[in-house]
Amino acid sequence: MAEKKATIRDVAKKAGVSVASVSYTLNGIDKVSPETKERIFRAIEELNYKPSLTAQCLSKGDSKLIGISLPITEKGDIPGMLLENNPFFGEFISGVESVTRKAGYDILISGVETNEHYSDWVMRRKLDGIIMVGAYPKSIFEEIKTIDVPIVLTDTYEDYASDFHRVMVEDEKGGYMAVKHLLELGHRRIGYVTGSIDNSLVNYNRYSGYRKALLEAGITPEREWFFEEHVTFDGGYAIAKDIMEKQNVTAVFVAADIMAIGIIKYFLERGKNVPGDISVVGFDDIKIGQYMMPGLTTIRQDIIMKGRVSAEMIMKDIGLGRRTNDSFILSPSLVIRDSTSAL
Amino acid sequence: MAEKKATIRDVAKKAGVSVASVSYTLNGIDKVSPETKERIFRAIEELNYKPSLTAQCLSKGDSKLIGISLPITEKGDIPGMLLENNPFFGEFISGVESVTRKAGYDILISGVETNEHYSDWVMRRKLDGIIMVGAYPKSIFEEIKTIDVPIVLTDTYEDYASDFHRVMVEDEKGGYMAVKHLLELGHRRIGYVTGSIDNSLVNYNRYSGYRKALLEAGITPEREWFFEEHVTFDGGYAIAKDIMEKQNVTAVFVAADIMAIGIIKYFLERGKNVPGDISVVGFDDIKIGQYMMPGLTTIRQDIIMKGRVSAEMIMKDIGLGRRTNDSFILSPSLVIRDSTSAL
DNA sequence: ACAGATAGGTTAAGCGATTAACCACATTAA
DNA sequence: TTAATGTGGTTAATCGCTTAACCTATCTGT
Repeated sequence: MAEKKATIRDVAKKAGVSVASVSYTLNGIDKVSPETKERIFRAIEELNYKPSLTAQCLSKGDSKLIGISLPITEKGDIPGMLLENNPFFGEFISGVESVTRKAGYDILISGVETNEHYSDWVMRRKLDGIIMVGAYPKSIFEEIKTIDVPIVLTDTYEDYASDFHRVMVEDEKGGYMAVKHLLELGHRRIGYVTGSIDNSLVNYNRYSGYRKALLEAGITPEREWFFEEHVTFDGGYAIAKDIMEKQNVTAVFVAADIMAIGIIKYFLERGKNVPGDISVVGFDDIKIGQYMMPGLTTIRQDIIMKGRVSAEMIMKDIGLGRRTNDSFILSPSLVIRDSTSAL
Repeated sequence: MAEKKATIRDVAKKAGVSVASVSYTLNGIDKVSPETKERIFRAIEELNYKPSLTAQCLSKGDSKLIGISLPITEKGDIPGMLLENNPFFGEFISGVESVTRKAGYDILISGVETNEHYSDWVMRRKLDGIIMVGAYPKSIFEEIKTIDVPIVLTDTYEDYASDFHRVMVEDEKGGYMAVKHLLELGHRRIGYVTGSIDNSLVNYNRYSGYRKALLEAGITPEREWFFEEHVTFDGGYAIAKDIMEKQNVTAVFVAADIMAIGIIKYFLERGKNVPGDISVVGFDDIKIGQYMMPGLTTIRQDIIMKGRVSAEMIMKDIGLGRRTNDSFILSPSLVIRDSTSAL
């Protein structure tokens, strides 16, 4: 099994120079003559030497590691990351990875439990940046504010988030577009289905768009048109029972595709027709949406792009050597498929 | 912003002891009196000291990092990880994370490009273990064999994989069950849809099961019943055209749910009925399958469990201090939903 | 009463890099 | 001629922790 990994010392010895010279040539610092460089490179080649990232991290202070944190599912026997329940996260991560990888960074995925000290993780690992996906309790932000590391928050509107990079989508506009679409199809009694609206302004803003469109059409949204559940397939499926029983909406705007899919399932399974008996428009445009039957009409956000932009913001700060705080706001677009129809 | 992070030296000074004493108490080595321990803990508390994992890695030699590598999508403008195309991976990772997290390990996600040196990554990061999901070219295995680190391979039958931990599912049995089910429903001309069969014995073994069931029923599988495409929604959707045009099968066993979903979409979209016009049974039981309409009949493997077991194998080796090679073979089960029916 | 064990600590040498400071020699400028 | 500058290198401290080796004082058994 593996010969001992070569260290910079081995290289230096083999090339007959000091470790400093090896380090300088490796870091492109012009302090070494071409001939010596040549010898050093040959030694490196022969020993198959690769510098230890750990050692570099310790001496340079940067780990080449970007952390991505995902919310943990709040319920269930074995708590897992939301990654397990919503394809959204996989797509997002894939976007991040595509840019970090070619910049030489690796990504660390972690679920965040609200009771653990998030900043400890960041500091102990000396992460070069962190991307926090989704909503977290305020205390977490108080905590990370004190860490001197680039941070991007996705989908976080709360005021205390303005110290960080943010990438989001025009949620209100998205909600507005969704409902506008439904109104144009002749729907009047339109429901809003969402995850918790308390700890997520995202859901609230989508609601605002929903409300605005309704109001413009001279309709006052009623309390009974509002449905709240977990943002999972199961959550959508569960809340669909309510929706069906109450029978007071002809269409719903659902704040997440994944819930929308659960809802549709429930209806179809009970012999109802979608969009015949209920029109539904989702939000996100996760890949699966277009492969459903009916194809899911939804408000699209470019998830991969969201990941890429997040990663690029981190890279920018790393280049700058300090934390900045940009906002990148994606434009949503309406993708009309087959889960909505005229009343 | 952040006060400088406290080091073990600061703690030692504050507690009035040597750094060694601090280190010993922290590592539970019984060499420090209760009173001194008390002082040290108080200093730690006051300084909010957390040991640097980087430094620990350098001196102890283990990084508390587990790498998970995923195949990169072979096509597309912006290459991303398969994570982006198949919910399977998110579920798997979630399973891994649930055990590694409580063991104090973080996971590193990386796409693997065939042209890069995989072992370099592992060694430079000093990973404590790696989990390779899916199929890779043989050269990669030659390479990792020389690394002295726990390794688990999922879904890899090839002979050179026997040096490593493996976790898989009884693929042949799964294929057999799928086809048996179809046969019982009266189907005779049954197709097999798969990703590349060349570089994946998984797909081949599922095929064997398929073939075996057919042969037992006195049916010889024909060349035209075999369909090969990318393992993505799009791949399934694309190959469905062939299937529909040829019109020589009444049912298909599809080696991955994700392709099955694409196929169903294509048929339904063209006014065909599923399972009326074609019965389809998938493989995996990704979560979305049960929320489709029709619900996807499939061969279930417990993906989360697969992730958990993989992680536990790594943990076992780490505990042992050496690489071992177990095999864990999950039993598949048939989940009958609505995408199959009697002929 | 004395050797040997034990309890409780300290010192200092790594782990594998980076980098400021220093040095010797050859050029160049005044 | 002499001081300043540049070239190509080396030495050694440092990053933050672990741990073998060493030390001293007290305790134990005979």
